[in-house]
Amino acid sequence: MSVTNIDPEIIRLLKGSGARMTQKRQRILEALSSFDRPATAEEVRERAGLAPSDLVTVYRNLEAFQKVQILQRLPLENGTHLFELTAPGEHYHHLICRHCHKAERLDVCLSKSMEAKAKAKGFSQISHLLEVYGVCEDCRA
Amino acid sequence: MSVTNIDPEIIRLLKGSGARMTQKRQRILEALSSFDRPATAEEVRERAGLAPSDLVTVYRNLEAFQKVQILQRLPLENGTHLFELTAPGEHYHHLICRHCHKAERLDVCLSKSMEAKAKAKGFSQISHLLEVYGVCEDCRA
DNA sequence: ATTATTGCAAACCCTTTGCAACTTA
DNA sequence: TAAGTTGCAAAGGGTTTGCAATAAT
Repeated sequence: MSVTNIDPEIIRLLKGSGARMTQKRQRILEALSSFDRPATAEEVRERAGLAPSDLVTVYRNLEAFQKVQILQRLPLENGTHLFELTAPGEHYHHLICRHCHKAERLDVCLSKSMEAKAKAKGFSQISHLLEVYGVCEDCRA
Repeated sequence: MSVTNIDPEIIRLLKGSGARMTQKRQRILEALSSFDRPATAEEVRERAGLAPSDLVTVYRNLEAFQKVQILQRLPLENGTHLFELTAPGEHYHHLICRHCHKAERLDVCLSKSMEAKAKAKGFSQISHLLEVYGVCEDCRA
């Protein structure tokens, strides 16, 4: 029950940032890692076994996770977001189904070329977004 | 005053979709085309010389423009959006300053390879998002 | 003890919607 | 006159914030 399947490195990073390991935080982490696709905040809350009113806590934790770069936030076309645990410092790009949010990672990434180009133009604190959206076979009307 | 600098093709497309050319719509189009960068809905409203309460009208028009594919909506990292007129049916990718929204178009686009890959995986109605964010030289602290 | 986290409640803010009045074609 | 558009006012809905109570180190 209290045994976690969370990557120790993730726990180390969180503690290193001054964070404490609460039961809810642990549950949220476990919930996140149990998904095989990026999930909404609400889905995370539910899978973590938290009450609806705990959605705030979920958001606060997601923010904390993002700060230590173990979580990625993906924008959907409707203005909402999906969240996904990442290897520390990594980020991914996806092919995402607009309906069921099933997603698979794409093996493309522009980090190098893009960041170089952006830096050459005087930009700093560079990040980028690359996502492909569609409707998957199962969700096709 | 009533002379518009709007691409006739755009007007043709709008009319073809059943839209009517009202004064406000025209002003919104002109405002959009006057920007040298993607703009927020609020910025469009202001530049169009519309009252704050007309922001609704701006949004409704932006939606109409998007439908005929002469406008692109770009998500920012904070959950809001920028809007930009496009050549009919086209779309662009950008290097955008998080602070001033200054943007330049990137000469990369994944349409072909990505859409092919996505189709091969059974996806339909494919679209994609590719934006690079940073802080430009002028906005650097 | 000290500092982080949670709980509750409410605010935020961009964006959307309903419906009646008003234009455009 | 028929259909699209605007005005007004309000709701939506994901996300954030303030502050006191609580839990972790």
